[in-house]
Amino acid sequence: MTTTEKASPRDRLLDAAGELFYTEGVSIGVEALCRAAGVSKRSMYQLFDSKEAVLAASLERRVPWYESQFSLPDPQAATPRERIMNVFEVLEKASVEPGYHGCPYLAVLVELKDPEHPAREVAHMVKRRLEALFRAEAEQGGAHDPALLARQLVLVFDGASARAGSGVERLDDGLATKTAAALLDAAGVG
Amino acid sequence: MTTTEKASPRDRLLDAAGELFYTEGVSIGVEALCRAAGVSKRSMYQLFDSKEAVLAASLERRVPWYESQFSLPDPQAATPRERIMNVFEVLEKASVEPGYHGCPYLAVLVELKDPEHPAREVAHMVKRRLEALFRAEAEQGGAHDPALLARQLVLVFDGASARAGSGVERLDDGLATKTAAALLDAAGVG
DNA sequence: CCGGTGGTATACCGATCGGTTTCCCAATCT
DNA sequence: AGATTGGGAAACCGATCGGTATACCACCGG
Repeated sequence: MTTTEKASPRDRLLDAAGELFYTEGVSIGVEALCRAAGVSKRSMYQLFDSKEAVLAASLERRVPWYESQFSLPDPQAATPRERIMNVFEVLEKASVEPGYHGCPYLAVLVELKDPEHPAREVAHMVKRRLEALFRAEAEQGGAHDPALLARQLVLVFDGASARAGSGVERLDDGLATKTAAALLDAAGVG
Repeated sequence: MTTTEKASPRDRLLDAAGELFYTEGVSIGVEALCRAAGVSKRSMYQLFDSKEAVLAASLERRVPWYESQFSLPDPQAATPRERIMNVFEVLEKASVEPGYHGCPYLAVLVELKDPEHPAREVAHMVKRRLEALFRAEAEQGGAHDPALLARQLVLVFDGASARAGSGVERLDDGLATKTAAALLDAAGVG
């Protein structure tokens, strides 16, 4: 039974929220959100406390998929450097796809000025985890200063995603990978 | 006479717009904007066509100051590398000041999804000019690939400003300058 | 003294904001 | 069959959105 079942109101809501917040920005209204999800406002407000909570939940639900994007099919068969470079290769590939508007977690951090917004916490966590991933690989790769290298790589990642997402830069000539490679070289990661 | 005169409605409007859009985001209302500026809505709408135009004009007016920030007191006395590094040193110093929320031009590019928004054009131009500045110095400094180096430096600049501005990263240990220096080294700029 | 002119204040417009509430239908359980 | 429940449709709340229009005031050159 459960296999053929239609998506639950909760799932439809989170799907629509993920898409609308990403393409239209965080100022999308509750009315439009519910209309797109095919869910009544009544149902939305008994599933979530507020519009903020919907945004936070929609960001959180996509975290596993977002992070799985960056891992190689067979991580064991690759070097730390290759695993790091893969992140930037994936970013460059994603950035040229139609409808790409940059990393949604960075966008939320920039758009939401309110430091108490629950969605900020989710976005912040995703960024901390990406840095941790870089740091672990940097250590394993023998970087001179793994913590510094990790922060540098996130800098490049976010800069590339913000600029490509807002349409002022193109990554399809390998800008991000070349920059990451230069930093890996400088840090002594072979 | 003109020295002691009170600021014109236009200037008060642009000042308030610059501050409010920066601290509260682009979704600040016309009502609040006019209240902060001490200007009636009527005056605003006969000085500007729309709220969009006010935002664009306020961004545009700050361009000369914004760019002058990055130039050394005596540019002649410095090398191309020093002039480039100075940009990142200024960024790092600005980023630790209270009320810093990142580069306003990058924030506008991220927040405004509408590609037709007049403020986007202003922000885009500022970014193009920063890249051009980097490229000119890169050429003069003998970089192997000046155009590539310039794009890499803007990547780092925007990544640093976005992350520092949203409070997830601190630049006060020289993260941005160290990253820029590594890219300059790799490009052969002495 | 009088006619502009540039400005503020304010009411108003229809639409939308986030959020609550009421009503009612259809599926489900016993 | 009858009772319970989930959820959609829609009215409603006060507030605010971007934008317009009316009314009044203070200064200006004649």
